[in-house]
Amino acid sequence: MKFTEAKEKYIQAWGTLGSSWGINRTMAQIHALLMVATTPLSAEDIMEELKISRGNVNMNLRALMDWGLADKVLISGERKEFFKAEKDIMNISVQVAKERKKRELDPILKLLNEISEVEGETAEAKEFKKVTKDLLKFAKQTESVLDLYAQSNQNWFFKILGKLR
Amino acid sequence: MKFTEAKEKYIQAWGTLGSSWGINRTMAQIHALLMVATTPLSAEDIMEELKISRGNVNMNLRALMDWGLADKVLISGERKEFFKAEKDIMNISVQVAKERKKRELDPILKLLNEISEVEGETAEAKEFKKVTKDLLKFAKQTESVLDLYAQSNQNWFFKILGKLR
DNA sequence: TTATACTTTCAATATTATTTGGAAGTTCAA
DNA sequence: TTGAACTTCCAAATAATATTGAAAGTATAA
Repeated sequence: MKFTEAKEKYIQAWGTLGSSWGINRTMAQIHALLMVATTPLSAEDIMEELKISRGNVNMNLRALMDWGLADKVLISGERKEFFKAEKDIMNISVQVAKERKKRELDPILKLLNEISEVEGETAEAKEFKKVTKDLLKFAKQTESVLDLYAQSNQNWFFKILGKLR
Repeated sequence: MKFTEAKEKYIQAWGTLGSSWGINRTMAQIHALLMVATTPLSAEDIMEELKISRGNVNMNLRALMDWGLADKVLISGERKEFFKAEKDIMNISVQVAKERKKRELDPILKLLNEISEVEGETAEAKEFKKVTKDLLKFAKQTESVLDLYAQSNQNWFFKILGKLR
């Protein structure tokens, strides 16, 4: 396969994957682009390569920085800002896990804590309590796993799982 | 908190969570509803409870069955079809993991295999190969973990991780 | 301080995803 | 075979989300 074709496909694929992972398509594409770049890119570079507007690039770069997946780089002698991506896939996955925990798991835990103590002793209310308590337990376990994962800075996680097989 | 209020909040929350997990909002809400129901529900029941159209209920019930998260139940003497949800959260998470692996990870693995063998020896092409090979390695590790998880029918996974802490 | 080179914001617009509701299809008891 | 009681399909409508582009903002060199 030709390089340009491969690169194109890779960026498309990463965009699609991103959108099913809570990261919007363009954001994921910009990240993909920065991942394979040999040097930091400017907003201009990204606009050209992905054929998107300046505003869009700016918004998504900020989102990437927010998620801890990209950084500004200042190049001396250049007025422009440049950007580079975190390239270590383990770090990326830890960052994404952290963000998603904060955005999704934490609010759910809070809610489940509240509602699993619902009033009432009808069959319906009892079933409700049972289900929400199960969910709460699972959510807490998930939280522990994610905390563990976030703390590890090696590929510790996979190494151990590998040995268990 | 009152039961009806708690139930409402729970269904809303599950819907929101679902949509960031590749499950559309209504599909997740129907699942949430079935989870806390004491008996199987008909399409009609779901329409009323969630205030959505028949077509929508039908489509999403089929999707839930497709994902292995709900089942038809035939009640003797009743013409209508009834539905119940898988209620065991471990089984649910395994099912979701399986489906997402199939829909997302498998295509990515296929693509990465192809493109990490891209032609060319320029700095750019080399960086590209390096990045895509890293991604491929990570994707394969993820696949192993998911396979392991899917095979286990106990909460095996969490037990072991618990001990490692 | 001013002109310039850049970045950021945001209302308007375009795109994508979801939902509706009616029409067509299916099943079954009589 | 009919028709009642359902289920399924799908084109059109609606809602949610992402993108654009122009205007406003900011920093820098001279």
